[in-house]
Amino acid sequence: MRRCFRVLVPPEPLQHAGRRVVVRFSTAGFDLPDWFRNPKDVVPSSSGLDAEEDDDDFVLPIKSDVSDERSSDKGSGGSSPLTIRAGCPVSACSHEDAEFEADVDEVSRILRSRFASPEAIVIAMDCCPVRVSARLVDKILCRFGNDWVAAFGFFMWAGTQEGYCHCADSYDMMVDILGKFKQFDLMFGLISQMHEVGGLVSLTTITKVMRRLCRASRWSDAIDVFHKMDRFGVVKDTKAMNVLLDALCKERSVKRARGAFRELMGTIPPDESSFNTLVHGWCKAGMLKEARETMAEMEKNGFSPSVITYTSLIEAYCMEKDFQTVHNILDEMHRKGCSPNIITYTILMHALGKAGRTQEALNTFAKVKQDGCVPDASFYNSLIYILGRAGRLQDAIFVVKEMRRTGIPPNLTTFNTLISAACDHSQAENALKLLVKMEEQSCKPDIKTYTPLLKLCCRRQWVKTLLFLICHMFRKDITPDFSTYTLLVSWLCRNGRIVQSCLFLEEMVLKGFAPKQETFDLVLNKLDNTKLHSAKRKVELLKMQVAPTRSPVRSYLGESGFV
DNA sequence: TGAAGTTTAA
Repeated sequence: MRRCFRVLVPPEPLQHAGRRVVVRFSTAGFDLPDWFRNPKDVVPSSSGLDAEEDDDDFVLPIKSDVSDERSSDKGSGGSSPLTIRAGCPVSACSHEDAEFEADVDEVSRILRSRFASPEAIVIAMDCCPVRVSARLVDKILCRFGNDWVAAFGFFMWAGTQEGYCHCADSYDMMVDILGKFKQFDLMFGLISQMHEVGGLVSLTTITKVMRRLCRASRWSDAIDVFHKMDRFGVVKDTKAMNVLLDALCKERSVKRARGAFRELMGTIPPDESSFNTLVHGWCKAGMLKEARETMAEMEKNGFSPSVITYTSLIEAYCMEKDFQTVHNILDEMHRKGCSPNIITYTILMHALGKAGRTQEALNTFAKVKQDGCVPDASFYNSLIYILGRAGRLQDAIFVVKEMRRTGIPPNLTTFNTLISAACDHSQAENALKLLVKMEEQSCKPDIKTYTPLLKLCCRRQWVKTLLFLICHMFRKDITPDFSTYTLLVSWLCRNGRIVQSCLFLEEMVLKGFAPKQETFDLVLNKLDNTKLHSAKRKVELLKMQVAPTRSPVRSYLGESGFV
């Protein structure tokens, strides 16, 4: 592990064989290097550890002239070749924008170095000559949202800068990042601060807190926060109660949601959403008897089940592949004058497709038209997914054209679905072309765009392409999240790239993620068969470092006024 | 990022 953590640091300037490389990662388009088009020619596919040494360094190849070049796409589904344009127009940038981008880069450069604590960052940031603004804070928090130490260190430093005060939105973002990493003591401290500086705590803040606590399986703490939120000037009304119920239901605790609901409904009047939230919770948990009971209770309280209620029920039967009951419910809906909508049909079509009943799924399309429903982007995306899964990529492309024809432009999910389908069918080049096409159409990628590509690179052992993609992601403010790291570590490990696997594992821990024990064990088992003794010791140390510790939230609740 | 639906993970 001599070259730790190089992988996520885009080298600037990019050097290759003594020449400055012209390839740049821009926000509006990028050059596709030669080896990117045909990675297997560049990266040896041998799985021996010796071969890894060559790939350990991230060096971009010399820029090749790919502009206007048309490529032949062997084995593709036949989509038309794409023209790749070099560079992007920069004339639109104002002087102020350029200054802002420079400030973002400067802060990012500092934050990318490893720091042991947020306090160390505050010290390192001292005299950093950037102009702090809400826009800058927003951008940095977004970019470092998966690195709470960096984000919080910067946030604390920014808060001390003259002429600047954090706004409620920035506080809320920071609260959410701390909650995501289970830094609940710091999170509650921040909330106290928000309250003291001028009543900045809102239902938005409390929502983030309750959702993060529930996600960390601290359901009763979330309920506690709800009970005490009025101390921060946030009203405990129906809307707030519904957020609590939803957070509990979505995070595997529908029974606690029912308990909280029964306790609260005496003082807070429930509405239709309250009941629908619970019905959905039961349905997702596969507890159909309880779902029906809640529906009955709903009617007793004067609310008739709506299309939302029935759709939840239909989804539950779809999960059980009980399509006969689904059709009975659809009939019942029609009888009661509660027509299914496009969401209902999307659920049904998707379930049929996933169950391998492709033709029946496609027949749903006819039913939709017959019913006078108007397909929307999600419906089309689901259709594209089903076709992609069935290997009918040409048909999927046809659906995209159909979307455009009906005035619905393909969105992020459309592209993600297409990229994923292309990767699944080993059409790497088509997948990469789609990535370029997205940028051309100003469709901002997200982590899900890259996941199938990263997975394909791991499977094929295209380490350089993998690292290129990770740098590309970074420039777009997308950093690997917990699951992406887990994927990278395990896939690289399984595919004979143990050194890179260890690098990502270490990087993951340093970013504050706690890898699962299975992930450690997978890597350690693999290391047993190698001579990488120091790497093994390091991984064992990391494993001990993240051994589960659970600190009591209640004391934090007390300190921050939540008691 | 959520009162119902669409993308990844063995």
